[in-house]
Amino acid sequence: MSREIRRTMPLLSMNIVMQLTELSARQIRYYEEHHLIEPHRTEGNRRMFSLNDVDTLLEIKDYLDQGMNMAKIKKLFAKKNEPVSTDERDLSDSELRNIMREEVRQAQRMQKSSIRRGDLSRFY
Amino acid sequence: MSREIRRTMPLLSMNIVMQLTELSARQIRYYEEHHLIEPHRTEGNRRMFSLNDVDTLLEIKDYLDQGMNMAKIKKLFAKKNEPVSTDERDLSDSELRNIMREEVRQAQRMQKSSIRRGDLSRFY
DNA sequence: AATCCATGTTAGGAAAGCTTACATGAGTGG
DNA sequence: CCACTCATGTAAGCTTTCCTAACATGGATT
Repeated sequence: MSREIRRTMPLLSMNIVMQLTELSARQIRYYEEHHLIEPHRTEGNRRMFSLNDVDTLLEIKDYLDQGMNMAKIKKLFAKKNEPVSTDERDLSDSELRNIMREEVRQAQRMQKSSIRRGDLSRFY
Repeated sequence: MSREIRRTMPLLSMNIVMQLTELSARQIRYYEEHHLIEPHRTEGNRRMFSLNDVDTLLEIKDYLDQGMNMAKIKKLFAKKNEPVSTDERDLSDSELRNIMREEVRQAQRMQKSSIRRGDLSRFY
């Protein structure tokens, strides 16, 4: 859970994500256009990526290498992020919305605020 | 050991390090001037910090908050990075130089090259 | 042959980072 | 109390990085 926060912390700039993924800026932006990732933005509108985003990008790259097209990849991700199947789900839509809103807030807080001494060790 | 590489991977830009540490750019550059950190540079001369650097900065901040001055902090770090005491060391200077050179190369490679799918999981 | 898709490329502009230089307020020593 | 030093702030001028928008293109698909 707090692990989830870490993975969603927007730490990385375009530059470094290009290096980590070996994708071009154009590609990365294109995948964002298709809502496969949704990087944060700085006040100045620059994209900031999380480790989650990098992971997703690597996954996309794999799929494309395998000859899959965007449409299929989109569906794949849609499935993955699908709410739990109806029989095991017990949250109302509004509850779900609350949870997601909270997650977003948390990520934003992480983006802005500092971390305490020692917290860093979680990253490696 | 490969852990060491991870911690030294220059992933973070000024912006985000300022946020993570709550230090000003001026402060961070000043500490670099005093050789307490030595961030990598992009081709375009921008600083790129590792998690190790952030750790060090947080440590510096702690010491300053405790009323220590730069001179003392420098000595502290010098002590910490001192080569192993003479009795337990068995590497010649040239061997040591080789090792350090290799470490630098490795870090640089990490900076430039991509990572394989799955490698990311090491980060969180 | 006409389209579509994923990506390249280019242009123009804005944000973020760099160095250098000077300013300043809190301590410190003479 | 004056002169200094130290850690930091701030400003100017410049370069790099990133942004969006638009058009170009080569390989599939129809």
